[in-house]
Amino acid sequence: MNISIDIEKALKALASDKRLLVLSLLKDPVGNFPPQVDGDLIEDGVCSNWLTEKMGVAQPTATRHLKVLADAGLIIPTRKKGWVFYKRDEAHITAIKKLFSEEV
Amino acid sequence: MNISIDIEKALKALASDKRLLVLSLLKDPVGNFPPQVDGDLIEDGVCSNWLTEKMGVAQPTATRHLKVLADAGLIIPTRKKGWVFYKRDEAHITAIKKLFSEEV
DNA sequence: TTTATATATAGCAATTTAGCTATATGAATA
DNA sequence: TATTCATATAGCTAAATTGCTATATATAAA
Repeated sequence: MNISIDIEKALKALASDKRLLVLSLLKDPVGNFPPQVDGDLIEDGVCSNWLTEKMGVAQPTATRHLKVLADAGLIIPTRKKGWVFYKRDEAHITAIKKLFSEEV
Repeated sequence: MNISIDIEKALKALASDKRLLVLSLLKDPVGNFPPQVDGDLIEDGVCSNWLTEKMGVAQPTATRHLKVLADAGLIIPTRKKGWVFYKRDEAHITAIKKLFSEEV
């Protein structure tokens, strides 16, 4: 198995309005964000600049929020042409939901 | 409806090893705790003293952890003969799990 | 009513988190 | 290779969280 789950880490990552917003927006990239040229909204994810803008924080603060989500296995970063795109890690999120249902 | 759910508040309450431990232990009060005289383990819940001991923190610290869980609708306190007993609020927990599944 | 005891609150210190600005890194292009 | 521009890191402050001890409150029993 290559998915290892730390439920406490996931919950700490989720316990933030900014990060919950990011996960929510990433559920519908096409509906929530403008078209991109260098990365496919679905395949690669959403450019960190758009996410930073939606969060309403400075760039380094946004970077850290995104790192927390990525470290908890909730989103997947993809580097492409100098930008970083983020999409939900649905497999891991599903596993977390299952564990949450069972263990809490 | 008398159940109102704040998913962010619930996640913040859950994002703690001590509080996750309490919720976990309360799943099986009879298996995890000794018999009580003044409050029924199932009907009323577990005496805060036992929970304090399991958490391994001082009494006021435990009180605050339990308050965080109660404020988030995860546990229900019952006062009886000078003690406070806590049990899981299964209805609310179920609602939180549903919302978690849908919104995250 | 007084006393004893469980729980809650006050208040403090240490740690963690979240925000910022300034700057370093690193990859794409000229 | 040099430049440019997006992202990452460093380093700081403010706020929130967690732990403690001391003390207040409140309930049960004497």
